[in-house]
Amino acid sequence: MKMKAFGGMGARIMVKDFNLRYTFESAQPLTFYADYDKDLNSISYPDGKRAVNLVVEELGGKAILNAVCSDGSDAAKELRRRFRLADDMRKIYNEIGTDGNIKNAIRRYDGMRLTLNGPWETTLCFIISQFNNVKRIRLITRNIINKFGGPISGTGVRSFPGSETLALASEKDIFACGTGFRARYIASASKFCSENMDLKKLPARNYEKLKSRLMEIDGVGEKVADCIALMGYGNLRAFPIDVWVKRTMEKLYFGGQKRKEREIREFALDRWGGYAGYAQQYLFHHARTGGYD
DNA sequence: ACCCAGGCGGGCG
DNA sequence: CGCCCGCATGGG
Repeated sequence: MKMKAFGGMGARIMVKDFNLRYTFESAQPLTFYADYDKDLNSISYPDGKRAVNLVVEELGGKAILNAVCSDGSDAAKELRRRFRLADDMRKIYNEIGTDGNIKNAIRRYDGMRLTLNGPWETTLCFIISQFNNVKRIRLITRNIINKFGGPISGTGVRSFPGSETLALASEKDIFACGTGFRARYIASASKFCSENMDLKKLPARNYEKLKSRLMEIDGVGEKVADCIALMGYGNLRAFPIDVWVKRTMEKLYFGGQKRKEREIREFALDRWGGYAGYAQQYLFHHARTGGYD
C-alpha cells in the first residue's frame, strides 16, 4: 500500500525460515514501533531519518522479501541487518532444540526471527516494558512517537525520537504519554544517554561489560539490560528472564520448583550457549501464547 | 472488586 | 550482599 509512496529502487530477496507474523507478534522492540498490516503481511517502520517498508510473500517454506527505504538507500542491507538474515536458522534450531519443550516452540513458531534494533529504541522500549504488558507497551511507545517523533516525508511513518529529543522534554509531558511511574526513568535515561553515555560506542561483543555499562542507566536493571544486549546489540548469549520465562523455566526444567534468576541464567547458558537468546525468545513467545499451559 | 503485566530502585536486616 | 516493598495504568 505504501510501497508507491516510498518510491525508489527496492530490494527483492528470497530467504528460508522467515515468518513475519510470528516475528511481529513476539513482542520485540520493532514490533512496538512498526505498523503491521496483517492482510498484506507487510510492515512499515522508522529507522533513523528514513522509513522502511517490507512486504513478505510466503510460499512453500520460502519467503520473498520486498523492501524499500524511503531515502533510496540499500534495502537489502537493511533487511539483512534488521532481521539477522545471515543467521542459519536450521543450525540454530539444531543447537537449541535440546528437548521436546523447546522443539515444540520451534515447530509452532518456525521462522520467527530475532530482530536487531537501534540501541536507544531498544533501551526506551524495555524501560517502558517494566511491570507492564505487551499491549500497553505498544500503546505507550506509539504515544511517545506521535508526540515526540517527526514525520518522515512521503511515507506516513513517524521517526522514533532520539535520546537528545526526549532529554529536552519535561517529565510531565513524558508522563502524559501514559508512562506512569516510568516517566522519571525515561527522563533520566534520556539525559544520561544524550550527555554522559554514547550507546553506539558500548562494547557490543563483550556481554558482561556491555551489560554492566547498560545498567548504569536509570531504569535499566538485569532483565532490561539483557533485552538491550540481545535486541539492541545482537548479543545472542543474553538470556532475559521476565515473569514468563522464569515461570516456564521453573516448570519445564526445575520440576516446578522456585529458582533464583541467577541459577536459571546459568542453566540456560550452559544448555544453549551462544544461542541462549534465541532459546529465550522461542520459550517466551510460546509460553505467552499458552503453549506450555 | 481483584489480579496481572517482557522490573526496578531504595530501604532494611 | 539478599529480600521485600511500592509503583501508574488498563485489560481480563
